[in-house]
Amino acid sequence: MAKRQEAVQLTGLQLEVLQILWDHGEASVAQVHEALAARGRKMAYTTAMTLCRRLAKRGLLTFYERDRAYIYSPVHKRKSLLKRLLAGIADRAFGGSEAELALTVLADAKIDADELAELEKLLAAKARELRSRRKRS
Amino acid sequence: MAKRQEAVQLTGLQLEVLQILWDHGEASVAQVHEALAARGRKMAYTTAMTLCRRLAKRGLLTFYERDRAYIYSPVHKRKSLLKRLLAGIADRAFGGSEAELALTVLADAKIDADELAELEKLLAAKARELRSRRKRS
DNA sequence: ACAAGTGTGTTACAGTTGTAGTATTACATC
DNA sequence: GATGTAATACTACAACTGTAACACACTTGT
Repeated sequence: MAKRQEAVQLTGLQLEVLQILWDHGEASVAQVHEALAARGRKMAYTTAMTLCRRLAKRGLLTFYERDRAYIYSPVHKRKSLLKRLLAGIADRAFGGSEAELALTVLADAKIDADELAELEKLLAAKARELRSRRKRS
Repeated sequence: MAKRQEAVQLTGLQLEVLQILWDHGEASVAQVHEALAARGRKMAYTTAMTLCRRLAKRGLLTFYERDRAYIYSPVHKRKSLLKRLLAGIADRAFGGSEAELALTVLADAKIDADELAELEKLLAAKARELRSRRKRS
């Protein structure tokens, strides 16, 4: 079950562009450019354009034309793509264990109460799942 | 505290080479080459050599000579480098929240009982930390 | 001492990435 | 209709990555 989808490989900058588009739903190059600048990534407008175009070529973004400008949006859902990205790292550096990865990233991390609650909820669900799986076998 | 170290950026292949070296502690190019092959990464011996040399040039590996062969080893500890790598991803795609990253990677992940226990232990520690922090402020 | 084997140094090359200049096109406005 | 303006298309280029061939050096068996 859940055959591992093939891994994505993204550079930091590509990830940021995607993140911006997930945030906005869709965005013109101008908006992407501006959002990148807001994050401290200053670059020429044409650079932002190139980034979007290449990501589209890779199949990670789609676009349509509106008012003489291209509007880009992500092809994949945020969760699912990031999951694939992280699963790839888990495979390569954590013997395939996503839990090990999580342990590493959480160690020394500052976590607020909400996040903690979410994590606890998730673990509780995993625990239930484990118990029922054990019982059944 | 814990000033964010600057992010590392690694490709999948580079990560695999590092993983092999963390596993072995240190290894000759021949061993790296062999281990990569065992993982399904077939390539020429010289390719493995180039990979090691470049990682060394980037400061991620060191080496010394022994018996006419170079022995490489990682400069950084596994946990610490991977933490940096993941923190970089958290910054770019999870608004800096490592907990969000963990939630994403754990969703739909298969977790065994040991891992679950470890995670629970970690969360319990985080919870204690949170409570004492709250009390103090 | 020479040939085979093992390992390294050097060099190469195509693809991707980050970066951006220049040319062109379409629109609004005067 | 000329012109500024906004956006895209095209082109470029250096650095890095994945990949590897080729040549050279040292060890070892015969």
